[in-house]
Amino acid sequence: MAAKSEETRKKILEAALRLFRERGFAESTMRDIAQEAKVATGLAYYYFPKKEDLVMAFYVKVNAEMRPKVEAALANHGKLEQKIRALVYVKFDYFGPDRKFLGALSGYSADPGHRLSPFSEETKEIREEGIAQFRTALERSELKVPEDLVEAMPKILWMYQMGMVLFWIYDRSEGQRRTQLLLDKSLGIVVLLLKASSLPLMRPVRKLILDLVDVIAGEQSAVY
Amino acid sequence: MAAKSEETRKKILEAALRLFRERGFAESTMRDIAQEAKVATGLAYYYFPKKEDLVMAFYVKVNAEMRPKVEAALANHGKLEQKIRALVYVKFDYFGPDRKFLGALSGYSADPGHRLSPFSEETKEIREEGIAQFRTALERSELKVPEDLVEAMPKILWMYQMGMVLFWIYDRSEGQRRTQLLLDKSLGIVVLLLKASSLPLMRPVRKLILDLVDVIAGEQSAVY
DNA sequence: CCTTGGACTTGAACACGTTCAACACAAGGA
DNA sequence: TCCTTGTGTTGAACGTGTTCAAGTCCAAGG
Repeated sequence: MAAKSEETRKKILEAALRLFRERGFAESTMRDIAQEAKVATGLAYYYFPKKEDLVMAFYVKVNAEMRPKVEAALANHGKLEQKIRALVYVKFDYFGPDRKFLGALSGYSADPGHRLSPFSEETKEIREEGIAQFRTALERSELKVPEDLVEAMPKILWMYQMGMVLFWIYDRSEGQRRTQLLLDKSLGIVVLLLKASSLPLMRPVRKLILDLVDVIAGEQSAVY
Repeated sequence: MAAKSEETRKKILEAALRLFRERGFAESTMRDIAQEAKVATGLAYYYFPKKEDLVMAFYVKVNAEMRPKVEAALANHGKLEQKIRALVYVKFDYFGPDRKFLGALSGYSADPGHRLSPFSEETKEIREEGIAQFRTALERSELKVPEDLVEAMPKILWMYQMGMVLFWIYDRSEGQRRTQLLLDKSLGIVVLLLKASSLPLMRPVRKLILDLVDVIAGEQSAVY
C-alpha cells in the first residue's frame, strides 16, 4: 500500500530536517539520518537518491506551508511597499529556524547549474510561484505598471527578494538587525524606482534595462 | 634545503592544475594528482592541507601572472570606460583556459564564509589588490570623484567586475558572446552613473548609496 | 664518523556519500 | 496453497577527501 511507503518517506525526511536543524547540514551523516529514522542507510537513498534531495524536499515543504501566509500578505491593504515587505517577512519567518543550516547550503546559490540553486531547472516551479507572488502584489497595488515592464517587473522584485534573503542568511548581526536596516533603506528606493520607471521620459531607460534582463535571463532576445 | 621543498610543492601544484584543466576539479582525485606528480598521496596534503588550497594557490598564481597586463591596461590612455574594459578583459584572458573548471568552483562564490569566496578573509589580499586596480583607474581618469565617494567607488567597480566574471563563467553562449553583450550594454550605464553621481544635486542619493554599501560591507557604520 | 632534530615522505586507515546485490514481504493469479 | 511480481528494505562495499603513525633524509654538532 502506498500509504506505508509515504509514511517511511516522511519519517526519513523528518529525521533529516531534525538533524539538519540541530547540527547543520554537513554535520548530519546519511547514516545518522537513517539511524534517527530507524531504517537502513540504503533506504534513505531509496527515497532520496542524493543528500541534496532532502534539501529539495525541504524547499518544497516549506514553500507549501508558507502559502497561506503569503496569501495573507498579499491581502494586505497597504501600499505596494507594505506588500513587498510582508512577502519578504513571510520568508524570514518560515526560514527563521533554519537560517543556520541554509547558510551551509547557500554556497550553491550562485551556480545556476546546481540543482539546489534558486535559478536552477529543478527549483523552477518554486521560483515561478515566487515570481507570481510579486506579480499579484503589483496587480493589487496602486502602481500602474507600463506595458513593456509587466513581465520583467515581478522578476526584478523576486530577484530583489532573493538578494534580501541571501543577505539575511549571512547576516550575523544580532536578530539580523543589519538585514532590517538594508530592507528599510533599500525598499523605499526600489519602490521609488518602480514608480519613476513609468514616467514617459524613462522609456529609453526601460528599454535598456529590459535588454539587460534579457541578456541575463539568457532567452534569445531581440538583441541576438 | 628549502629549494627542494619549493620544487616539490610546485610539482604538485602543476600536476593539479594540469588535471583540473583536463578533467575538471571534482574529477581530479587527490590520489590522481599525487600520482601525476609522482609522490605519495599524503605529500600532496603536506603542502596543500585541503584540496581547496590547490585552488587558492591557483588564484595567487594567476593573480601574480596577471600583474604586468594589469599595469598595461591601466597605462591605457583612453577614457575611464576604456580602462575598466581593459581591466575586465585581462581577467577574461587569464582565466580563459580555466573557465570550465572555475565553473565547478564558483558554487562557493556567494558564501562569504567559504575560504574560496572572493569575499572571504582568505582572499582578502587578492581582493584588495583588485580594488586597488580600480582606484588607480579612477585616479588616472578624467573623472573627478567626489570626496565622499573616493573610498566606495573602487569597491563598487570591483563588484561590477566580479559580476561580469561570474556571468562570464556561466555563460555558455559561443565565445561567451552574451557576456560581451552584457558588458557593452552595462558599462556605458555604469560610467554614466559614476559621472552623474558627482552632480551637486546627487548628494542625498550618494549618502543613501554609501549607507547601503556600509550596511552590506558590514562595517559598524554611523547608521548603528 | 656518529648522533640528533627537524623537515619531508610514505601508505594504510577512517569517515562519509553513494551504489548495489541480495533478501523480505504483500497482493494477486494459478 | 504455492508461485510470481514488484515494491520495500538491508547492510556490505566502493571511491574520495583527509588524517596519521611511522618512517626517511639531511645538515649541524659532537
